[in-house]
Amino acid sequence: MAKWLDEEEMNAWRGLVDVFSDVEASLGAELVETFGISHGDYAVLVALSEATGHKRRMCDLASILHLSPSGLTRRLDGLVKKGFVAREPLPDDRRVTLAVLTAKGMAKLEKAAPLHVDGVRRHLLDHLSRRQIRQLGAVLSTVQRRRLAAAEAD
Amino acid sequence: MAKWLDEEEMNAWRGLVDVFSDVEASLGAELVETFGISHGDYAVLVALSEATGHKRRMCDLASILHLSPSGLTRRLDGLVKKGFVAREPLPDDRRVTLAVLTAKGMAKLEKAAPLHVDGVRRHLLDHLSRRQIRQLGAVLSTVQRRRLAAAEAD
DNA sequence: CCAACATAGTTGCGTGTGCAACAATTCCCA
DNA sequence: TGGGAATTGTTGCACACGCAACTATGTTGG
Repeated sequence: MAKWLDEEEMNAWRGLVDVFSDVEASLGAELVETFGISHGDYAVLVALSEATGHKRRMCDLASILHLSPSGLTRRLDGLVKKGFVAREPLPDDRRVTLAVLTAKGMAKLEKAAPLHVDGVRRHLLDHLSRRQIRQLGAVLSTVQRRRLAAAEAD
Repeated sequence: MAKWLDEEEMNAWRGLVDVFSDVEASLGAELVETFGISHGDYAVLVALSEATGHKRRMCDLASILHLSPSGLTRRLDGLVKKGFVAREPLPDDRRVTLAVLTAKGMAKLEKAAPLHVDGVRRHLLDHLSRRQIRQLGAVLSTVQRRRLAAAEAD
């Protein structure tokens, strides 16, 4: 080990860091400016909208969003206060709290989602050919697959 | 606009988000566990080590690290307290404060850097063929180039 | 020359997040 | 069946960060 990164390797790594950071920052700023909703809040609404019944257990939600339990609790507090999400107990297992997307939250998401998709295009996809988009997806999928396999074989 | 992302586009975008987040988290955790230094602190040491004289103006450093002025002030406070960096006035322009890498900071960096490089390999590059690394770097460089051009033409 | 403006850095304050400790509930097996 | 272990969510605390306001210093146009 301890061998330095050559130019090609550095391009790949620095590129990943810089492109992600810049695009993420641009998208987040647009979301806040136009809809007054943070990228984090938006992610919660998306995760709930994709669930059956528009509801998820807190722990599942935390896992999906890569948030700690306490982080999710506070984030949900904010969304509940804004009326976009409600808490609901689960009779089957009284340890569990379900986060439920409200009609107001769904309406908000339906307005914000097109802007976000448009932003992903403007900030990332529009700069690439279809062939490059396929390459990027394929390479990153490979990393995900092999990282997952490596994690399971630990 | 408002057209949804197709599967290839979603693969590219979600892949970028997920791979970066996971790799970044793994690298940060390793750095903290093994050297007791945060990814953010490490970035400061790297940025200073790459400068002539191992010193940079605060505002330049903030720009390089994508940090706000106040964020950099506090981060530097921590590094100064640990003895890895020192503040130094610039006689030519007394508004300016220079951040200087100390010998202790340089020693720390020289120990941590091989681990970090090794981590980038283990978590990212080792999962890819040389051809894929080239593709990834090329695609991301294209995005950076064209985003820069778009920003200048605003 | 000097008055407005620009630049560099710091501080107060609010927000977002993780960790550790905790309470409530469920699971499991001896 | 009973008690320890695991799971789920919340709260106290600490830390990192950005924004706005401020001070200090430099620049520039009338």
